[in-house]
Amino acid sequence: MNKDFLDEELALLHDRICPALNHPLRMKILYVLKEKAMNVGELTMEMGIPQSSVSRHLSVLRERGLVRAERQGTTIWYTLAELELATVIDILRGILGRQLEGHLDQAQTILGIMSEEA
Amino acid sequence: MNKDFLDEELALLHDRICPALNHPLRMKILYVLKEKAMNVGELTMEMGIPQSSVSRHLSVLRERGLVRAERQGTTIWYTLAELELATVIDILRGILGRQLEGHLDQAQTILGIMSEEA
DNA sequence: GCAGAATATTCGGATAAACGCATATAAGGG
DNA sequence: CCCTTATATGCGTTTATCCGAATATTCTGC
Repeated sequence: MNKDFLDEELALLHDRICPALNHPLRMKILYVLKEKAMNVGELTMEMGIPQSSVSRHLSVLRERGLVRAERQGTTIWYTLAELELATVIDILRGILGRQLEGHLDQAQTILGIMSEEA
Repeated sequence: MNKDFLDEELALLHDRICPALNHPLRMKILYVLKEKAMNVGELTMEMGIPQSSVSRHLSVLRERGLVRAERQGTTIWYTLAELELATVIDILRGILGRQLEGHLDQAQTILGIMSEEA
């Protein structure tokens, strides 16, 4: 594989895909949309942050084609356009989980978080 | 699943795992280490950036347990500690690839981005 | 214990995100 | 038309991240 191609693909990845994973609230939006379509009001409830923030995070995802927006009258329904993003988050959670099991010193701090999964 | 637990897990994910994916050079390091262990000098060659930058990116990954550092005399060999990170990058590349094929309207915008390099 | 090689860290400055508030746009119903 | 509901955006500020150059640390062989 050509070295410059890889560099460019990674740059593109960094611009267009990675921002989705690069903020806890955006990850949460993706994760929540995995279950069902939601409108901005519902998401705002779910997330517990100002509506303008939700809207801005949605725009980050929407501009990159990672969620889909469909207008129905005055409300707009959002769906997860790239289902694999949820898979990615699951993999990352798995890595985190294994790390927390492994290093017992750190695990102790964080045990509360893990126990909900069992 | 408790809502606060998810929030906290995502915060942890954002602090401890996501930074690995949040920089093209770090993604490249992970991707290159997937193939074989390398020392800092080799990585510096491979990446074409100053050694101090490579070292700082490595520290980001090392502090989070995502790469493993093993000293052998004066040189330090790095290996990929979480193989699934390479899987994640592959998935993200897949998403990107499909986006570039699929949406022709957006593709047009992006083609410019791609061609300026060609 | 000194010289040299390999790697890590400190530092100041530049760039980019994120935030919240206020406001703008868009659609529907009277 | 005007009012209300739903969603998006402009703006100024704060906060975080990156960078390269220089310097510090760690190890080896002599």
